Amino acid sequence: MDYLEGLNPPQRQAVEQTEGPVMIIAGAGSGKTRVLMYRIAHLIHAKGVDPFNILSLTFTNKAASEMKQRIERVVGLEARNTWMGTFHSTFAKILRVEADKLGYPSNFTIYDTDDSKSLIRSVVKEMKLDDKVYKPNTVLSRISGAKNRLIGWQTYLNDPYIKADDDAAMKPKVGEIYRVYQQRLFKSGAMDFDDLLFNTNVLFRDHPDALNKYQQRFKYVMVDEFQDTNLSQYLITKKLAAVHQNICVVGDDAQSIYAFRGADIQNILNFEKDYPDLFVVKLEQNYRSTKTIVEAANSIIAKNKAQLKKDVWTENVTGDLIELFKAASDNEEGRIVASTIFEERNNKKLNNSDFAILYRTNSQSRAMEEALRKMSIPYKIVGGLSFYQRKEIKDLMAYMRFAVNSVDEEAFKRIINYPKRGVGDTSVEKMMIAAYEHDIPLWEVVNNSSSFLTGRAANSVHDFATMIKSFKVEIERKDAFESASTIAKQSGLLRELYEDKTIEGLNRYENVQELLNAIKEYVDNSENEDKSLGAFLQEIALLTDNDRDKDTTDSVTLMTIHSSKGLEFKQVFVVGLEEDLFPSQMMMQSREDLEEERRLFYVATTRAMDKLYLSYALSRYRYGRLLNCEQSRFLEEIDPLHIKVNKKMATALANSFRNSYADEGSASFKGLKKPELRTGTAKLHTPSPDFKPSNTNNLQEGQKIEHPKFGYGMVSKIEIEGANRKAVISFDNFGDKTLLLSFAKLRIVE
DNA sequence: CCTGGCCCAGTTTTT
DNA sequence: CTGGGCCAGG
Repeated sequence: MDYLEGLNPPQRQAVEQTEGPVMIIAGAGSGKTRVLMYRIAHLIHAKGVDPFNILSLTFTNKAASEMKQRIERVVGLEARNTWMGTFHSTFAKILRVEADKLGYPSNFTIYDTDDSKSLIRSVVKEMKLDDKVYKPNTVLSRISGAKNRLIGWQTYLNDPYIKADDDAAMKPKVGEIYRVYQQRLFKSGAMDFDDLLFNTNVLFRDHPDALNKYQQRFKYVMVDEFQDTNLSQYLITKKLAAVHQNICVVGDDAQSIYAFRGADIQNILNFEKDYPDLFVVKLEQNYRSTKTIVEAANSIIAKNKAQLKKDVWTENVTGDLIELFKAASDNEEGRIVASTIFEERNNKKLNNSDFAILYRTNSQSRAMEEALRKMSIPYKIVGGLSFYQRKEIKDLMAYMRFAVNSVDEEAFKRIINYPKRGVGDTSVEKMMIAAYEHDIPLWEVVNNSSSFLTGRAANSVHDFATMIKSFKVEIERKDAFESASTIAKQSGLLRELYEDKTIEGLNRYENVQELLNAIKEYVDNSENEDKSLGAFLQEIALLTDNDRDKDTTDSVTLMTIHSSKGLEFKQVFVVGLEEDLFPSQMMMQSREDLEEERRLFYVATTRAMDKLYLSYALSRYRYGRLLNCEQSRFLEEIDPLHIKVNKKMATALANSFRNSYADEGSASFKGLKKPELRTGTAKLHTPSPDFKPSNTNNLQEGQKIEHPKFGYGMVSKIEIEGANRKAVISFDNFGDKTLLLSFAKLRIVE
């Protein structure tokens, strides 16, 4: 029981109060993770609860796996049997088991945001609606919002208020799109992110036996980051805990920053109403940051109206004042940050990993990266374009998805003609329409291509179907790694990438290899019992870039404030504190929006342990244009006692930087930019008055020709590819071009 | 059917 | 500035 000794009284209460509903309000840096971990350890050790009966829901996969490891260290191997994961991954697993109850196949695909948007795009197109009005982003967020509030398309279509809303927004057809979108998902054996939660609710509502099963199983339910749950998630937890009533939620209303994706802060503010005998603990002592930082953060959050009462305090030292930098431009801001890191690191013997640069939007990373690179400071970027969103990765995954679930429409569209096999949009459309009109699964159409297509296309699709069938056999017999390797090779995807010798091509090839490595690791990991490709796919569908192991070299961390939640660094730079950027211009429509931005600022400042820097630039490149900026209103909201403005440093540093690094960087950057003449800009040729196309059946290498647009040139090579004869011609003014001889009009000069 | 060039829109955050 | 979608030419 020695672990209880290291806890302060409220922390200890939070650990020991294991029965009944509990709400832990945990201020930033108050040791929340430790409390959660000890609470689970306490349940297992002291109370003898079977780890099987504990469900613990976290916000990210990373948080879950870290927590699992820490508990394992305290409790031992049996801790592995606790259920720990994100809402999405946990209930995806449950839905796999119960899929048939909902009419879904157990190998259903999970669509990511890109898949969803692409599907919406096709639906809008098919319904012949204006895609300028029904933008995938807007429509999806509307649908997503509905799902998070448990509004299905039937309800959506019948609700007069929603109808009025959509009419007012001049988008009356959103409900119809929702209906078709949902039907198409179902036909594709696919669920989007929100469906995982929505359908869990449906399962628990319509199948009391299933609900009962999980209620009995999860005697203790814990929810971390409770302030970020949406209604759909909240109702799931509430239902699960309805029998045993052992529900413990942990959160901080001051750190609620996900309202934009449906999180409802009311869940935490109203929790007491749902559980009148609720036991509330407040963790208010901060162990992370200096007094300066804690007090400054308090002065920020005090401006918000909607919040629970809480006094975060610390016994830590006062520490340095917060430093504010004012830069002339976004690039100068980068230089100041980089050189400050450089100096601090050397003066205080810190590691690169002690520093973090936080920004509001991903696009701000560029200026920072450039400055860090020039000073040779290693850095890593968290988030941004995810590994799993890269085209080559999505392509290979689409092959695997389609082999596992052959009605997956989005996967099909991705791979049917990649690598090129002569099946164009027209043929794809024909097949989709056939599937729709005959009301048969897409796979059946693909499998009987000759009934729906003619000639070459029919043959290609037939070969494609044969290939997919062989993959299916492979998947049945072999593990995920072997199947994936076969698929990568046989699909031609690997070869396609291998033949591309450009730097990007090489990169893509390596990325695919990296994915294969990840699959190998998955197969070799003894914790994964099911080693099939299907099992791997469901695992990976809910991973984000932040969950991947990055290389562990000592480096500065760059990320958005959103992804920094839950982390801490000795020194933190919050950059881009400008009106319209932070707070974002999109978030100044209402008081609620602005308060969320302020909470975001609160989260950013409370990541710092020892020292906090804030900065803004007076001008910044956005949409390729230079914009003037003014400082953020948030800067005036911090108690001025805790801030010092650092003006001198800005110019001095910038100057010394310019001198020592000369123009080496920018010059080479300019040098890289294309000086060579682009064909599009060269002046088109005017054909000679007697221009008449010659018969090119006997065209030979070395002959001179005239082209009506590109002018004079010489045949440097003749290629024959199937029925097509092509000529590579070196034009005097347009360089080398490959022309299809059956199309090109050429006059033979000599 | 396929390629390249042009034009447009987008940058708010993520499971 | 960049990526993606669309169109025309090959």
